Amino acid sequence: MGMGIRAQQKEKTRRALVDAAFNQLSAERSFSSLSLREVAREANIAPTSFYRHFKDMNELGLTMVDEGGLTLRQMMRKGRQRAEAGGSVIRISVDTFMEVLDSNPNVFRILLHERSGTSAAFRAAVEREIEHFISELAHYTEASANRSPVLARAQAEALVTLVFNAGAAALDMKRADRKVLADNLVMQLRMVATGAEALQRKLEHR
Amino acid sequence: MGMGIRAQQKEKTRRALVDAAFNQLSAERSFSSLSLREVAREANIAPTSFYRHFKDMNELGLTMVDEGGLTLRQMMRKGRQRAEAGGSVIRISVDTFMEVLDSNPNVFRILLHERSGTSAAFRAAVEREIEHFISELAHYTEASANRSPVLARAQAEALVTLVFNAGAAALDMKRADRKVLADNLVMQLRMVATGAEALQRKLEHR
DNA sequence: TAGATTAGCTTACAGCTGTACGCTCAATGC
DNA sequence: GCATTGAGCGTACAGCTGTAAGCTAATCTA
Repeated sequence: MGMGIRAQQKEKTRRALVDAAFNQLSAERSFSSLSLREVAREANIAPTSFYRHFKDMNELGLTMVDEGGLTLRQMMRKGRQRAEAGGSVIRISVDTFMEVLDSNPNVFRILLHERSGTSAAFRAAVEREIEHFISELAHYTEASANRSPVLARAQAEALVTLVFNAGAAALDMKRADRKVLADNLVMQLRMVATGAEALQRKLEHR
Repeated sequence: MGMGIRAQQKEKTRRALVDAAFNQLSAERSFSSLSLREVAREANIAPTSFYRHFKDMNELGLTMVDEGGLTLRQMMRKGRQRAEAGGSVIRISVDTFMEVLDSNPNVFRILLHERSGTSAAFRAAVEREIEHFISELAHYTEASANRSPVLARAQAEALVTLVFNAGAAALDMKRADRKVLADNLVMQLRMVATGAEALQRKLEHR
């Protein structure tokens, strides 16, 4: 078994296309501003050969969103393992998040930008990825802090919203400014956690 | 006083351009995807006449962001007046916000999209508009709830983040779904407010 | 080994883009 | 009244775009 020479070469070229697209992303360049020809050029491929791998740019983009979401979840899972060894869950999660942001900025860019983007399919794909985070987090809070489902869900949404918003801001920052931002984010997350707990108590005591 | 005929005509055409651009915005169409020629066409103007009013599309876009921010602030100020007549500040603010969203969706679209957009000038302009909200809100909380400046600021940022995030989600929703979203948002905002208060007390009691 | 498959190439084309240039002619200032 | 100004227009062009068509040559299949 194992892929034949042909399939291997094809996979390699496909990767070159995906990587080329990721590499062209920057603060000044969004996915939707990339042209098929630009990506093909960067991947050292004739424009028309692009079609051997993707139906159009849209299909490439969705592939990238899926891949990006996967990367993100893998990294955060590692962070959670680190948190289990002790320490503030919030702090460690934020630190992990910032590290991911630092090492994979372009994975982030496509998620952040296409979330408010112009294609319904893209928005849905990004929302699906974010939903993973929210429901994982909600489930965790519901179990560990004995939160009501509705409250746990609202809390998780708020936390993820604040984290992603901070992530967007951090993308264009120098390391020093990021530290301030991270501290501020931790403070906001604690607000939400504390507030959710207070609301929970109020619900129970009547 | 009183513009001459010439200046009046010019202003009218300029408005036609701005309005044409706003009208072309939709869930499927972002400002950066508009071409100069498209806007000129929609405004019933020759493409080259565009330059009599704006240096380029960028300048048009910045004008739109400024105008949008102004509209937004005016509407929210009216909401605040309504809140002074009594009732939950949070609830009334959220309702006002949803009304604005309903009547000026495209003002919102450009702010939301260009916030994570590809042009630094745009991002800065949007951030400036959002900063208005944050600092107004922080000032208000600092005074009325006797919050420490740092805490008040973090709280205000969190509130605005949650509201804008909900706004983005609400844009593509039907009225019924928006209601659910609004209720959920109110809950999250209360979490933040309650949590901020708890943190404040902790600071004072030691 | 002979024939079928297919990744990648070259060439080609129509459609769109931004914008340079120069004209017209109504409003303006003197 | 006459010269100046300037908003809007038409024409033109080079550069980009997505993609259709058909070829080549390496790999796969039987």
